[in-house]
Formats: sequence, structure tokens, C-alpha cells
Amino acid sequence: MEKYKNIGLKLTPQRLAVLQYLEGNKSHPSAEDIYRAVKRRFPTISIATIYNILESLKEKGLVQELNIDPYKKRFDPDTTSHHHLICTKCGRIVDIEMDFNPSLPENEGFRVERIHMEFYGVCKDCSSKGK
Amino acid sequence: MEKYKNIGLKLTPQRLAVLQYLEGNKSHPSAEDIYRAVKRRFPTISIATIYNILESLKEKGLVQELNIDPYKKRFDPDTTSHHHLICTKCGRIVDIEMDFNPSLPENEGFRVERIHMEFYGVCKDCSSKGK
DNA sequence: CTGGCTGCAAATCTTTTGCATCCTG
DNA sequence: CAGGATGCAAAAGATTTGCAGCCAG
Repeated sequence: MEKYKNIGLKLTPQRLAVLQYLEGNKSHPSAEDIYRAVKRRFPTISIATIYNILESLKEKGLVQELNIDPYKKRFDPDTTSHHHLICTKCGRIVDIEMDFNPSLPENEGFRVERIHMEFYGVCKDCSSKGK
Repeated sequence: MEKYKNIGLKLTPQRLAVLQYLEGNKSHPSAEDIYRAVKRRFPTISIATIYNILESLKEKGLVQELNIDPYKKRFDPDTTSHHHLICTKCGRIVDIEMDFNPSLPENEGFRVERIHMEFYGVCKDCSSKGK
């Protein structure tokens, strides 16, 4: 993959596989999800390698870590500023586009650098299923 | 503590101790933090009991669980709708008061029930320390 | 060729579970 | 006095670490 040549990381097959799995992925997968997916192509890959790769991609700004799920970290290849809808029934996480730039009234001297909004609710599927 | 008589839970000394520790507490403690604090008064209390108590308090709407910290859950006795400033240097979490009720343009059929905003940045102390 | 990367196993940390005993209502 | 609550130990998950061997640049 040409486009990854200049990210400052060695392009190992494992790293490429993770990058390709994440590319355009909107499912907010956990490390385990990524592990299972990449394992199909690299049966010997280790979960520790997945964590290593995610850590280096995070440092390079190619993924961001989401703390939305109380049970595990989720990873998002979309590093632009965006927010999330979280279904409290099925746990599904969906991106939401919205412009939002509140001028934070000075608060405790904080210098705000990033805003993340979480909209908790019930998704269409769960609503219609009466769940 | 009179005020806790009608919450529909047996008022054991351990539960009261947790409730008292949490009352007005703005530090967003983890289960471990609460355990250490309560242990001073009840040296035999178990961490499992802390988790049990927090679970029942959560069910009764007396605390809410925060997924802000990637390493562990945090608990907040303030169950009213409010948002948080998170210092990316020292990890401190501070409440922020602000009215915010965006009418979510229909999004994927979600019925939004609760909004939580996270403002990541650097707190006054860390700024001045040049951290 | 060499430093960064991988794979494996063991360790760590948080949270949960099973169960016998206890004590509030 | 009965059912919920506690305390202990062990289990379960997620993530991290140590280290020997490997391979991309």
C-alpha cells in the first residue's frame, strides 16, 4: 500500500493487514475484534502484536482510542473531530456529524483542546423490536 | 442517616460508609479509591462488597458510572445531567455546568435520552507547571 | 546488518462470581 | 427468621510486559 509508505513505521504485513481492516471501518472495533479479523489472514498473529500496532498507529495519529465502552477500548480510524450515538440496548456505536464549537466560558483555567460528545439512546432497530 | 431510609436497600454499615464517602464527592473516585477510603473505617470490607454496593446504588439512581477513564470505571454521586473537563496531563476530572440541549437532527433513527460531553484539555496546574 | 517488530507466555489490573456466613428489617 | 448483604478466594477479561528470534529498510 503506497499510501502508508511515509508514516514513519516499518510496513510489516501484520501492520498492513490492520491498516487495511481499519480503513473506512465505521464499526469501532475492539482490539479483540481486530485480532479475530486479522487472524484469518495471519493465523499466527498475536494479540500482543495487535496492541503494539494499535499503540504505534495511535502515536502516528492514524487511529484514535475510544473510551465509550465500559468493558473494553474501541478503536476508530476516523481521527477527525466527530461524535457518537451509543445504543444503550445493543451497544452499537454510530458516528454523528455535527458542527459544534461552543466557546467554553472560562472553566477552572482549563485550556480545552478537544470535545467529544456522547449521545446515549435507543437505536432504530432496538426501538422497533420493542427491546 | 435518616435520608437514606427509603431508598429500598438494607442500610448496612458498609453501605452507609460508601454513601457518606460519596456524598458531595466531586473527585470521581474509582472502586479502588472508594475501597481504600472505606477500609479505614471497616478494615475487613472486601472490594467485592464495594462493587456490589456500587451496583445497587447505580440501580437506585444514587450514583452514575463514568467511562471517562480508560483504565477503570469512575463513580459520580451527582446523577444530574452535567459534563466533564478532563486534563490529559494529570487525568483530573472536573465537573462543568452548562446548559446544552441541542435538538439532534434525526440521526439514524436514534431516540436520544442522555448527552454527555467530554472536554479534553490541560488544567491550570499542568499549564503553569509547563507539563 | 541492526533496530524495530513479532509471537509467545506470563504477569498485572480491574471486575465478576460462587459460596458459606451474617445481620437488617 | 428469611432473604438480602458481606467477605473471601478464585475466576474471568482486557491489557501489558519480558524476551528471544525475525525481518524491513
